[in-house]
Parts: sequence; structure tokens; C-alpha cells
Amino acid sequence: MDPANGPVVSMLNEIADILEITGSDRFRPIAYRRAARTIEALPKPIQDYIKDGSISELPGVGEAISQKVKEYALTGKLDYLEKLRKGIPPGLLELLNLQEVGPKTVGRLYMELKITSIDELQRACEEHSVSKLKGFGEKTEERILQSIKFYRGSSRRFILSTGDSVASSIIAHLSANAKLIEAAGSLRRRKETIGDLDVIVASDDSPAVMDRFVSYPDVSIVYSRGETKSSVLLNSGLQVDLRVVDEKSYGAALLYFTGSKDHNVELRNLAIDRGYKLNEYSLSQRNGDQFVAGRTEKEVYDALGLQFIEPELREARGEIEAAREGRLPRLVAESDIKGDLHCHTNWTDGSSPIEAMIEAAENRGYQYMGISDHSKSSKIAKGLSEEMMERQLKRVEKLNSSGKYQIRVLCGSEVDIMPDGRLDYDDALLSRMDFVIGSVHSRFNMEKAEMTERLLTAMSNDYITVLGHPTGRQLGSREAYAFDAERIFEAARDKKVILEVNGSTERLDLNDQLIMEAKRHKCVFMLNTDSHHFTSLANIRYAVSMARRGWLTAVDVANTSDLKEFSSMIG
DNA sequence: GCCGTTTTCGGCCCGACTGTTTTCAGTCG
Repeated sequence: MDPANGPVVSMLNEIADILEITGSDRFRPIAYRRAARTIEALPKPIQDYIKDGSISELPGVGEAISQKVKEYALTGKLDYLEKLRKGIPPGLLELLNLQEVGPKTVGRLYMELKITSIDELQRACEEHSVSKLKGFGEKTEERILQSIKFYRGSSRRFILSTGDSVASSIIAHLSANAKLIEAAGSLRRRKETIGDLDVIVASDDSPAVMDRFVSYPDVSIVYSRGETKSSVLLNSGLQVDLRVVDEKSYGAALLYFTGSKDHNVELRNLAIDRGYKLNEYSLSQRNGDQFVAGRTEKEVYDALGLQFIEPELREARGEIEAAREGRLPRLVAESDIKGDLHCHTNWTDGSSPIEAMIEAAENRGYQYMGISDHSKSSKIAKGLSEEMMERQLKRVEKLNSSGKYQIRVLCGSEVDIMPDGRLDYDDALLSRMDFVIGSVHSRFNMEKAEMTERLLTAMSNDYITVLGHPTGRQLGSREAYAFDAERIFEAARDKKVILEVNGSTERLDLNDQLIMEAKRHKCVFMLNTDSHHFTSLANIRYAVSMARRGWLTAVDVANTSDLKEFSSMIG
């Protein structure tokens, strides 16, 4: 997605929301949402499509919507939307964020009880005036109160690594009754954050699986418990949905619940084109329901004439077309990685000694690894003074010549990029290092132009090898700083500065979309962990996940090369 | 509102679960 399109996407979705609440033709809001999805997935700003007239060729964007998008893009507002907004009180839209409360419910609550905000809804439920409405009852009232409580509580997205640990614990809990079991959804697609967790099970004894599931110790609320589907809320606020299917439907179910939604819509439409019907049970003949495929995902893709599409690619970003034409990339895999250069030690803010980091890297089968402690200005991180840096260089040299390790240990530094773009050590010291990771750790709130200059200046230093965690974002706590990505990626390519994909679980930086953009600029990448403890070297899987979501192959990634070739790349 | 090798009008992905029903509407994914 191009971030510049965000406002247009919200505009279209808001129109859809209002149309749903006011109860117009059922299909008009669907049309607006479809157009919003299309525009959300565009790689370039919508203005580009308006300029060359290709906007009305976008799927789901016809005459009426393209006119509205043009007006909005040109003037920053839209008459039609202003008029719609006047028709309903402003607080009404927020009610849609409540679980189990949809547009029909909001519409009726407004029409019959004059409810226009979450506060008013809460009061109405507490006074039991909602349950007196026709079609509503006590349980509905309680459910709404619960949703309100949840909505006001925790943030509703979880980082990927949290999802991984919950998933493996639930899978362990259920595995005795499951023939096949796997986490699906955004977790399986390796999205940077997940909203909920989907688990798919193949089993002959569905009731037993369901019983076991709803009695998982960490469950706080059971939302639903059915024969094939159950849904619970954990104490952490994470919702978990479980589906149980027959073994012969397992692949179809996994495919269906892995998504993304847009990928599924495209797949189903392709199925229809080919005379089939695709649902969570099988791919079947459109007439007669005869089973065609469904035991495995590959079986379904095969029957549709597609290459197998890795879950990380299933975002409706052109992967289905590529699969049809047999030109999907062979994605980089964890087993391709031959070294990790972003490792801190207890010389600065890490908690493991150099030797422990080296041994952990060796145990992973790496050919090389890099020590990259903080530079002197990172006071909080106990950055190394020049003298200490000198000592560390000598220490690593000694370890390499000790004969104790098979692995080659490189010594570098994660050097602060100062506000003016200079690096935190002088060139003489930098020149003696095997590699240099330049990172921004201060003054995150610079203006875009200033930050861009800062990064460009840093990248023009001859000794910088890698741009570390290029956007500085931390999931759920710190936004990416502003900079002109296009200029930075062009400079990275021209100056041969490698872009880091940082696998630290709170960072995941670059993210998938920026990776795709950088790849279009023909940049080279390096996958690192930013480990502060020897066990964190395993986080390389998260860097790999982002890289795969960004369509990277081993060729795009510097640290898939053997030591010899790699040395020439960083040298 | 969009779209078309079944259609320029009449469809629009589709199935599970819940609650309030007495056969179904609303919500979700």
C-alpha cells in the first residue's frame, strides 16, 4: 500500500459505513468497500492513476466512485460525504467498532432509542431498555456490555511473536485429539501484528476437541462453542477461533482461514471462472457439488492451475497472476541464512558475553557472525568509547585466531547516525572494522526533509555497510520517523549501502511494503536479529518472515552468501 | 455502485453461530 492513499481509503470506507447504517441498497456499501480495498492495495499514490486516466480501469472503481475519488484527491473533501455525515450524529460510527454490533444494530439503536454514542449505549444496556426492543434480549444486552468493556480495554493487536507463543501452547493443548493441526490467519501469513488467532484442526472427534479448547486454562470468555467452530477470549485480550474439519477438507479449510480475505476473494472468483466453487470444505464442481480438491492446499492450487502460493504472499498483491504465469519467486528461507551481523554483547547493553553469542551463532550452523555493539554516544546503551572499541577489535581478533571456533567472527559496530548525519566514530576507527551498521537512535521527530538529509549524509560515508532498522519504528510504541523512502532507497542502491531487515520482535524493520518498494529500486538487503541475548539469534525467523512477505529471494539478501562472497560485499 | 464468453439488467462469496425466533436476521471471518 502507498501510505498516501490512506485518506482516500478511509473516505470510501466511511461512505460504506454510513450507507449501511442508514440502510440503503445492500450492495452499494459493498461496492465502496471493494473500491477501498483495491485502492488500499495500490503500489503508487492514487494521484498517479488519476493523472494517466487509469483510475477507472481499477477493479471495482467505476464512473461514480472514480469521480468521487478525483474530487477528494483534488480538493481534500467530498460534497457527497459531507451530506451523508449531516444525516447521522458523529458518534454513531464509533459504535461499529464494537464486536457483535453491526450496521443494522446501530441503525435500530439510533432510530428506536436515539442512541448516538458508546456512553449512551452502555447506559441503555444497564437500564435494560435495549432488551425491550423486538429481536433483542438479555443475552444481547450482556454481550454488548462485554464488547464495550473490551473496546475500552486493551489495544487490540498483538505482535507476531506473542501470537507464535500462544499458538504453540494451544496447539500442544489440543494435539492429542487432532490428526492435523495448524495456526492459520494472519499469523501464518506472518503479518507483523495479529488481531486474533485462527487454529484449524482435522479430527474425527470434534466434540472432544471443542471441549478441550474451551477448557484451555487461559480462557476468560467463551464467545461461542459449536460443532465445527468455537471462539474464545484469552486473559490477554487475544481472541482465538478454532475450526474443526474432516481430514479431506483440511487443505481447503487451511487455505480459507489463512486468507487474506482479498486473496480468497480472488481465488474464489478464479474458481468460478473455471466452473468450480471454493469454500472451506473443498473445491467442487459448481454444478453438482462433486469434490475436486481439498485435502491439501497444494491440491487446490493445482486444480486451479496455479503454482503453490506461500502464505506470506497471500495478500492480493499480484501473487495469483504470478502463480498462473508460473513466475512466483523462490522466497528466501531461514535455511538460506549464513550469518547474522547485528549482535550486541554485555560489553554494552546486551546480556550475554561475546563467547556465548559466538557459540549460539555456531550452533545455528552459520559460517560467520558479527559483533556490533553500540557506539559512544548511545549513553543509555553503554556505548563503547574509542578505547573500548579498540579493545573489542583486538579481543575478536584473538578469538578468531584461538582456533576455538569454526565460525568466522566479524567485528563491527552499530554506530549512531548523529543528527547532522555524521557517524559517531571517526573514519580512522571505522576503517579498521569489518563492517559498520549505521542507525538512528536519537531525535526521531525531525522534519521529513531534515531526516532525509541526515540519512543521505550518513550513507555517503565510505565506511557505512548497512543502514540499521531503517525506519526506527517500534510496534505499538513508536512510529517510524519521517523520511523520503524513495530517495533513501535510490541512494542505498547507488552507494551500495545494504538495507537491514531487523528481526527484533518489536521492530520488524523494514516492513514488507517498504521491502517491496526497496526491491523495486534494486536495493540489497541484510537479515539480522539485533540480538541482546544469545537466545535471540532465533529471531532471525522474523526477519525472514518480513523478507518473504516482501517477495525477497536469496539473491536479494547479502547474508545468504558464503563467507568469501559476503566479505567482498561488505568490504 | 459495479460488472458482463450465460446477462447492459440482475446479480453481487459463502457458511457457522447466536439469539430470539417458530423460520430467520445479524454478525463475523
